[in-house]
Amino acid sequence: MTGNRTGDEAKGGDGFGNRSETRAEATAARIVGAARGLFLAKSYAEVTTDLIARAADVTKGGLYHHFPSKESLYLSMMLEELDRKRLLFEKAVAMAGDSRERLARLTRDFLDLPTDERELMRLVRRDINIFDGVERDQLVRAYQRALPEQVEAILRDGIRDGELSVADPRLLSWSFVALVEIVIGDYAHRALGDTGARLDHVLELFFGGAAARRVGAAV
Amino acid sequence: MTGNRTGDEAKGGDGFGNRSETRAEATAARIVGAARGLFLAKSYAEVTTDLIARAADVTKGGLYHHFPSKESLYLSMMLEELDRKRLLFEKAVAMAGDSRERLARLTRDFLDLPTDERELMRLVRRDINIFDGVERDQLVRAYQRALPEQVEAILRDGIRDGELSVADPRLLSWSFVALVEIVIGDYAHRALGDTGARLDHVLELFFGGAAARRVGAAV
DNA sequence: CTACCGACCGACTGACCGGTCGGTCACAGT
DNA sequence: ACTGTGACCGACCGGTCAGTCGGTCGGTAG
Repeated sequence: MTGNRTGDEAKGGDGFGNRSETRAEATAARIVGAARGLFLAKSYAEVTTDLIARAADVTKGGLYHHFPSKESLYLSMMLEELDRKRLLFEKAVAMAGDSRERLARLTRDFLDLPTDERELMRLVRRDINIFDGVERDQLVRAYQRALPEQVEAILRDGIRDGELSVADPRLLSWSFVALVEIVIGDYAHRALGDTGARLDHVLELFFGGAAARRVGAAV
Repeated sequence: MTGNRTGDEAKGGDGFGNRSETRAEATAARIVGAARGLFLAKSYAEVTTDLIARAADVTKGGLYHHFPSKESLYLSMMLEELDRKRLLFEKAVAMAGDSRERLARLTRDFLDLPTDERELMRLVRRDINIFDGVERDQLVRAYQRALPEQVEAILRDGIRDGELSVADPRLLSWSFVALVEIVIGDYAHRALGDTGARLDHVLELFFGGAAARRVGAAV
């Protein structure tokens, strides 16, 4: 009743021959968008295919016309999202400057992200357990390519150039990402303040540690 | 058929009057134990009450005789476990020594834990989203009392005594716990080696940071 | 105008799962 | 021996949900 989609954006103005699939693509994109919002708000199990379909103004039949399963819909949504993030963070890696400056740029890019995009990266960790085998690997690798491997590339340069002490760069990158995750969230916002302060906190802690600087005499 | 529990451990030898509930308690404990193992191996949704009952050699009716719901069973299991951990970590807090020594003791206690007990503490983070309201608060507070608040107490002393730079102790404690969690898991085991090496890595990173120590001239 | 095709519909199915409930049985007190 | 009690049984229920399938409709080619 409410959901008629006759005409509307179908076809439109550009009359290309090889670009005629716009209608189905638009629906698929609408479904992915609805799924994105719902998976952010509720757990995977709580988000039903009916719910997604209704939010996308399609029926369940329509949804299953575009996606073979709920899992593959989730995967499509997440892989797409993670690949966009990879592209974003690669800019910081490609930047000129020492490792601390590049890491600051990457972290700032991350902290400046809209809340929902940041939260989506946490969804991977939340939902990773519901996938098996190939699909799980896909998800893990897409996440690692998006964030930890970008951090790792910068840290590797830092170690090579003597800016960082010699250590396993992968472990360091995971550690750094973990520290950044601490600093998002309400409590850190109240305790530290705006993005700049949180960025400084993370960098200071990661590079300099938590020990008090010795001002006067040595031990 | 297979599950007859006639006689067996019922009553046993101790013929006390006020200590006669052993039978039901033993069954409840068996159920909690079975639930513990299953929740470790599978996600909350995947673990059915049937499965738990069968693993505990009871029927679903028996299970519901002891626990009013699946959630409350999970909660019983987890709160019990977390309280045991709090008791363990409180020993390190009560210990004499500077903050680094006490933190090392706490971390070593954590790393030396059997795998399943360590993983149970990660379950809290995994499953926290499936609870609401009071039960969620119970779970969160039990976890925080078990680990982060113990770390925070040590860090607070360290700041007071000038061993640590002035910062928000709660954020620092979360950061420390996050760093420790990096160091459990297969990759860290391969990259770093035994418990001692992993302990050193965490402490060194947390107290001293990742930056290379300046050996020669200052900046 | 007609035949066709793919997008989409929505009622339905089969399986599963948390929780219930009437019943059974071993045992303790008498 | 008799009876009450509570631990435990297991078939069953109500509800949910992923996935299916026969069908409709609008546009497009011929």
